Amino acid sequence: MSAAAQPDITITLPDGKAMTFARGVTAGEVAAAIGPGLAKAALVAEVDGVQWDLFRPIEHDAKLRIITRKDTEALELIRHDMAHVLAMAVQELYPGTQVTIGPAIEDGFYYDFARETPFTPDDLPRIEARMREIIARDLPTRREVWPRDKAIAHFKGMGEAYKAELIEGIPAGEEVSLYWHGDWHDLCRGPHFASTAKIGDAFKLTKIAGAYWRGDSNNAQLQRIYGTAWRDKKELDAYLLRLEEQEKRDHRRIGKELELFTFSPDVGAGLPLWLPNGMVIRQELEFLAVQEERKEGYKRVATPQITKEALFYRSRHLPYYKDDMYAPLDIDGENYYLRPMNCPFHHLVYGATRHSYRELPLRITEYAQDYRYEASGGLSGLMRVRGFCMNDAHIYCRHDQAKDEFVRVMHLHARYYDLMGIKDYYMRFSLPDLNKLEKYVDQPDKWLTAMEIIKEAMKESGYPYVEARGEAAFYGPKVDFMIKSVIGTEYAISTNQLDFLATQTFNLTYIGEDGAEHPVYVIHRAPLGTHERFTAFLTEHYAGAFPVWLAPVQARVVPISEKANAYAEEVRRKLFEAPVVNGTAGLRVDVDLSAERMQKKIRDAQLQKIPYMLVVGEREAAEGKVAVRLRSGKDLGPMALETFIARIKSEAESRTDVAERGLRIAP
RNA sequence: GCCGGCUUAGCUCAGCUGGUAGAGCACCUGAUUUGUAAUCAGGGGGUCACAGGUUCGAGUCCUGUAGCCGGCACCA
Repeated sequence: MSAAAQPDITITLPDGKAMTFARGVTAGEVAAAIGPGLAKAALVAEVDGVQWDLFRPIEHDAKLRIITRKDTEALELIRHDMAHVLAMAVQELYPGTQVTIGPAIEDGFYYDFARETPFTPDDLPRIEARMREIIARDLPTRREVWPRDKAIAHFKGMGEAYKAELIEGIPAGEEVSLYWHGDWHDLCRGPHFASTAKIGDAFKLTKIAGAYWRGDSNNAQLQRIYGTAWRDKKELDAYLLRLEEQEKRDHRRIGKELELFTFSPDVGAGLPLWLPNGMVIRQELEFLAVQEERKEGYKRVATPQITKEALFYRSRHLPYYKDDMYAPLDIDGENYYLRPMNCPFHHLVYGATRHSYRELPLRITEYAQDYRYEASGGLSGLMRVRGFCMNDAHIYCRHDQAKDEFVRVMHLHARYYDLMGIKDYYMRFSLPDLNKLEKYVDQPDKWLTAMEIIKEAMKESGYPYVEARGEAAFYGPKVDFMIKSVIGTEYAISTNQLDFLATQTFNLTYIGEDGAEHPVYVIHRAPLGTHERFTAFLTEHYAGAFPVWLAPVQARVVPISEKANAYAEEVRRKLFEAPVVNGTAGLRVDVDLSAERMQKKIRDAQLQKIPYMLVVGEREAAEGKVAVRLRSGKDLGPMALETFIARIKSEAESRTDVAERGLRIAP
């Protein structure tokens, strides 16, 4: 059948303009008809909202949009194409390597390979060079649709067991598309650029890693290669620079530089030692919580960090949580466990006395030290540890109070987050995984009620959230606040759970108006999460330049010469003795009496990100003043010592964050 | 826990294909007494993570253990 015999179709462009083409026209031909510039810039098309290869025929009337490098979708498309080029390069260089999947991800792409010998970092430059060569070959892309069974047989015949398995997962009857780049081909949904040269070469392979097939640790481990790819070299360089800058915020690096915390192999992996500077931050956070929780009517308790196993059997942590607990200690023939959680202890506190409906909600709080036997590979600085202290509390309330209490908890979070300027997070509403019900307590009606209460609370509080299947605790749904570390790992920084199980296992009841016993609801909440993770996050959030109320050293007195040492010490003492209403102690101030020149002293203070430097020489000594310098380098000039004390006191007490951060690195 | 890499002075790092350890900063001492990001000079400091092995000889090669780093899995 000749093209002339085909009925025409109408292609409508985004600006509403309609053009007529022969049926089977390709998007590339349409772009060419619009103009040579567009034809050249075109990467792929969007046909009726579906991404479409430029070389793929269009069979009916359609709305068409040409996607070029400038469009937002371009990056993802480039990265997806790049994954193919990576797979092709690897198969050329390492015959016998099987391909599996290779998606575009944030900032880049990866491809998972099945290969006996793992890749090493030395392989990356070689693979990268081959990728550049493949791109330069400018191989044309071809798309074919195959019957499912033919594709399965084909990939099996090639020894590509994983690809065959992937196709087997495609519903029967659905079409299977294959893409060729020159002689190399892969199963793929597409779309792809018309030829490899269109991808560009603004990319870099970044890391290799093991990754489980289908994300399941029961499956074989594949070899993953990560890369980053951008529109052009400039974007790539900007990204690499951004990574470098991020690394400077890494809490592990700053923690060392500012002497916040340390670890010792003699103590054990994941068991942090808080140094005096880090402890200041932790104490101030605790003090903040003390004050806020007091306003909210919480009651403080203290409970042991170790217990007989009976308690955890009762709470059902054994066996649900056993793998995450340290092995038991044999004490006089009985098993004792270090506690991984505090809930059972608080339940016993609640259960120790009878409760009337009038006294609910009862809010029990504790700074609780816990130990969890976290997988060794997951440990990371203070972000993920095995021994930590939680800002934990449990709210025992009536069913009709649960929603309101949950809302209050959300508002408490908001106060903390506002205070610390934390904006880059999202809330995750975690629900059970319906395919792994064995992970959860089997009480469907209770689950439904609990989820309904949280949903209503979230709706009422107005905070947006995303739902996540499979993240719930075994005893109930939860709402976590998710943040990212500077290296891009996502963590829950705060957590809130609704527990319907505890009331049964611990027989937690209250006496109602009717004189009968009724079950309570339990809300677990840890708005500051663990102090370890929260401090790690704040360190990265502030890049070590903590606001005055959190800064380990709030001001350093810098005498210009030995002649001013006596006055400098007097200034330090006056600051030290100034009463501070809203902090754990007085002002935290020190003096640099070293024999260095003042330039050096300023540099040292600057590198330690101390908010205020108080330069004092003979002039200041004579006038009772201090010359105030901010860590940003800004010089406020001399002011009366009393004026400065008033300023820093008010800043510390109000917990405002006004001191300039001064992130400038030494020239 | 799994895959890969790494571990040299308090910190950051050199140390070629094996021939018995270096720098800068920090620290100590002395000199200097300084006005907003590094004064000069001298000195002390390392069983090269630990345990085995190969070798005439190991920081360099091999094995194991621990810790760390990058991912995966798991999770506050």
